[in-house]
Amino acid sequence: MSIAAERLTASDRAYAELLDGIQSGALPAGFVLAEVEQAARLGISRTPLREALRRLAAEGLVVQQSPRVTVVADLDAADIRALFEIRRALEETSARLAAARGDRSVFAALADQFAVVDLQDAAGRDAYYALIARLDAELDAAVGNDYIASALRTVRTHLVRVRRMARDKPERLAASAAEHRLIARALASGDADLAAHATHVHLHNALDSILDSLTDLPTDSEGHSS
Amino acid sequence: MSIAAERLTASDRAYAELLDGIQSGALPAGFVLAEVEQAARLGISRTPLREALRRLAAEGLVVQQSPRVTVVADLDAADIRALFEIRRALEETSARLAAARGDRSVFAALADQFAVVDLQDAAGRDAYYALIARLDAELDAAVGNDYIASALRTVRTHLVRVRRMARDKPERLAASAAEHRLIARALASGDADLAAHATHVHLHNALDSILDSLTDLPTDSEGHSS
DNA sequence: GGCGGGTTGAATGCATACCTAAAGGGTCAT
DNA sequence: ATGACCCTTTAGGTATGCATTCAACCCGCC
Repeated sequence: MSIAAERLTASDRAYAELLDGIQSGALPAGFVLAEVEQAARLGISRTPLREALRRLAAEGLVVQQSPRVTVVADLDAADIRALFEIRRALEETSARLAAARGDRSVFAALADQFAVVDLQDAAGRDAYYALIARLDAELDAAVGNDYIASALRTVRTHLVRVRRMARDKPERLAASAAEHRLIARALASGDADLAAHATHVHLHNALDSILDSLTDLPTDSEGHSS
Repeated sequence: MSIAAERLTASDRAYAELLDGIQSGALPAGFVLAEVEQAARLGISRTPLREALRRLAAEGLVVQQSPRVTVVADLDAADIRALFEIRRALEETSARLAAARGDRSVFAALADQFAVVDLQDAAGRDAYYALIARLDAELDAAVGNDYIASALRTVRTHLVRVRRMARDKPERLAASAAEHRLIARALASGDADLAAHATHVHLHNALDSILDSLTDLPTDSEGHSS
């Protein structure tokens, strides 16, 4: 997938590898990340691995449970609610700013694409997720605020884990597409209030759906099944 | 000053030292931070210094100007506007959440203290800044959202530089105290809307004053005075 | 005299060795 | 038998040395 493999540093590769492990669930919450062990597993020395661990810790994906042990951060319903609180704050602000500053034609084109998404097969859903990523990227570009973009980048990193924990239901996906279309159209018309409120509604519904699907399938990590 | 000096790691000391240098202006924007040079200056080796530089880079206080040279990040009027955009987003949200969740008596007590601040001498101003820090801390505690607290912590780190670039005028300080008092009182009464709007007004006025004082004394960094 | 290639220098990325401290187990004494 | 103390082991923090890469400068050639 990575077109520009280029010459990544060992630290970058370790970060990407660990991040993927955490996001995919291969490294579950509470998993102990020991330096020598992970360095050996990834075929690098402790120095670049430490850098990767520090980056992950700065983003909150791993936590120092004690001065000597680093573990993959937990992510419970309270965390998800907290993530959506900051997400609401940042994305509503972004929507307002982008509506005022953005190139309207870009968002008009995106709105058209949201109108015709096909969610029947897996390929169509992947394309839909890619379209959302494009909307996010265009939003960041229109806002032109690196501080907001950086904070949102961290939030989105965490949200990948959330999305994996709570599989979207088909009817939710269709509604989500309609909500995204409305957001894009609001941005295309420069309607800051509508963009912000549509974002608020979308995030409310998304959180609702996620918390709902979490109560369906409890925690999935019932370790001691006696 | 640091009461609990404890046993800080060399990396932590390097981070604190460099952060203080950047915030105080001893390390001005554009200053090149070479690893061997700074490691020698701080009396540590390159490894912990690298960690400190990475932390500063993650927060945006230093930037990798090229693959081989790290410099202290610039901070112009556009950056300040951007900082206040994310600050508005996060603090208005915090105000709303704290108004709904916080311990009202705590903020009532803070409001009383904002009513009696003495801004005549330097000691009183220092006490005033400490009071603001206490309000921020109580706000974070009332919100109880580590993601927001972490994002705000980064923003506040940058704002220390801003505050130093733009000295507050006496009349602005008095108005600022009144605005803080209103915010605290809104939190004490659980009025989320008022808390959010008062925060908005306060940040608008603060930004206005800062940008004003910046145009007064141009850049202060006129390096080539021929 | 100017331009190009090669060489050298320096700075970062990485690996490894060392040091310190903490935790766990084992043994001895009560 | 139980508890306390010591020793060993292990893991993270730090220092240092080596490899790599980029850039600047110098020398030689046109």
